[in-house]
Amino acid sequence: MPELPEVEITRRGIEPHVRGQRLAGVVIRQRQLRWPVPREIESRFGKQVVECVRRRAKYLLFHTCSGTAIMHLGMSGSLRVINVNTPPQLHDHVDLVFGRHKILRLRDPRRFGALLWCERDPLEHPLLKHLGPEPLSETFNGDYLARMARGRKVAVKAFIMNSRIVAGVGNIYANEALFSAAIHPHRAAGRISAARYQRLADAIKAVLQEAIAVGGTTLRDFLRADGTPGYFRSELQVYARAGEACPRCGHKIRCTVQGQRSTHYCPGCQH
DNA sequence: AGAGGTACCTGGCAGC
DNA sequence: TGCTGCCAGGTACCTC
Repeated sequence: MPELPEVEITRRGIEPHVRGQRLAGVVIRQRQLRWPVPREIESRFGKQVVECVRRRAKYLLFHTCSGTAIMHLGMSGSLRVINVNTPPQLHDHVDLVFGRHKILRLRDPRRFGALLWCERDPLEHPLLKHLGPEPLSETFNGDYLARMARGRKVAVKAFIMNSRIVAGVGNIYANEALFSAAIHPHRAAGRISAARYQRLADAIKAVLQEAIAVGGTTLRDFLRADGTPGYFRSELQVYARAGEACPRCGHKIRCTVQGQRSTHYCPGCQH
């Protein structure tokens, strides 16, 4: 479910509720997520004060003075801030209990998410160590993309979805950014000019920023921490619009499958 | 090294 | 109504 904007929206939604708060415990109903939730989540993390919640790529980092809980929402994970008396529903796998009244509840039907404990610098954790730059940072730009793409034959869509190249660009926003930059998603990454990469980098930043500004994309079930949906769905230009007319040139939007992921583009104006 | 496929897991939906 | 098969927003890991 969540891409970078949805994870950032989640982070912003939960942080005011948990920053500076001491955990009164952690309840784990289902330990088998992508990897088993380690015991330290209860024995160590479950007693700490959460100093802040940061985001790196699509990972949420709950910083404490003795370590960091690393959370990933996978394809279907979501976090809600709720009252301690709210009964858990199916797929409500983990509760972070704060004080006497408040729970941060992780729901993840497909269990592709993760919750891990790290006592060293989390950015050096094997999962985070090799991530490319944050797309909204200054080190991510057209020059960087053009440099990394040199000689690569992989399709540009797979290239920008590679987390070692740039962190956190998922399927929806990859499709949208390529449309915005008028680049064909199947084009080989090494055969795109520096000028077009400048446009693509700008498009990735713009698409992500706009999505964050309106609360992310709610396709079927994404809700913010307060339970309200995001409104970027109505801004999508090509994703989930196969067969409709392209808003730029009027051609029919096409949907193909690329590396088992659906690719939406306009054959008229993306080249 | 780079590219491509597979695996993890469940729910929802289309089609029969 | 009920079954089957396919699809889904992610990404580590395997092989070629």
